[in-house]
Amino acid sequence: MTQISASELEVMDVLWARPGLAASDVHDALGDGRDWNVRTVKTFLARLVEKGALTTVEDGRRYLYYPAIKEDEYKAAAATQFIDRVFSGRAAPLVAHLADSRGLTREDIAELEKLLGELKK
Amino acid sequence: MTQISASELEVMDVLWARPGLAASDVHDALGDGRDWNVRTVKTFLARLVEKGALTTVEDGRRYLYYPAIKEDEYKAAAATQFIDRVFSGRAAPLVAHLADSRGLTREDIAELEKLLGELKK
DNA sequence: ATAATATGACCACGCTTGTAGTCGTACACA
DNA sequence: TGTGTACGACTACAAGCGTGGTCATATTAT
Repeated sequence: MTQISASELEVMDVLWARPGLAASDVHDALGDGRDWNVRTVKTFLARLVEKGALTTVEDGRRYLYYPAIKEDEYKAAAATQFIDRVFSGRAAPLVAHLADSRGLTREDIAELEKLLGELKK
Repeated sequence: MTQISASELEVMDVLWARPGLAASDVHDALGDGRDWNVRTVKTFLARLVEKGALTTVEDGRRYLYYPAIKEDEYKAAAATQFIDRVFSGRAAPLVAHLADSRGLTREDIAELEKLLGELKK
């Protein structure tokens, strides 16, 4: 599982939300703030295909791109990996840091409590 | 704030735990599993100094290395950045993923509950 | 005193990433 | 029917990263 870079991940996010877009559609969908050249986006798409994160389906003389890996699975793995790297595998300190530095919202806290309730059962 | 790579972070972890080591001490301290060549470790140290993450103090004909950034602050920032990149800034889904994929330990859960209790006050 | 060793300074090299450019061709409009 | 435009294929190129080599010199061990 080769690494997906931050930029590539933005592209994946677009395609997880709307699978089956063509390159120019992905470019458009990124739009706001992200003003990459279309060719830059195509480079990311090509690299993601190489990496096995996307597959293509021909549609006339262009390709439609589909995620080849599941968003949930990828993100869960990324989270685990991050926590291993930065927090020696312990999740609690991470949450503590978040609480400290960025302030979890009241909603976050409520959501986490619900989660913990379920986990305890 | 230039980026600190995963390998460099391992070096920082050693020096956060025991500031003021020389290059060869850092090499020794990494020991287990990490069998980088001493020169590799030195490259990381030099790059970390360049990046402003470490400072040096001369000690005879060698350097002692000290963290120039605080562990807590760095890790809090890294956590925030990670969550922004991968989870669109929402912390709760991250914890949900962890729960799912890796299973928080009973202790983690207890610790998180205590944390949430404090946050709610 | 001489040889092995440790240390910092500088260099190397291939891979990844960000950021596109060029080329050949197919389609679309005038 | 020619001309611009959209698309994929291939190419480029500098910075960052993982990994370590070379060189000059200083220290230590014999």
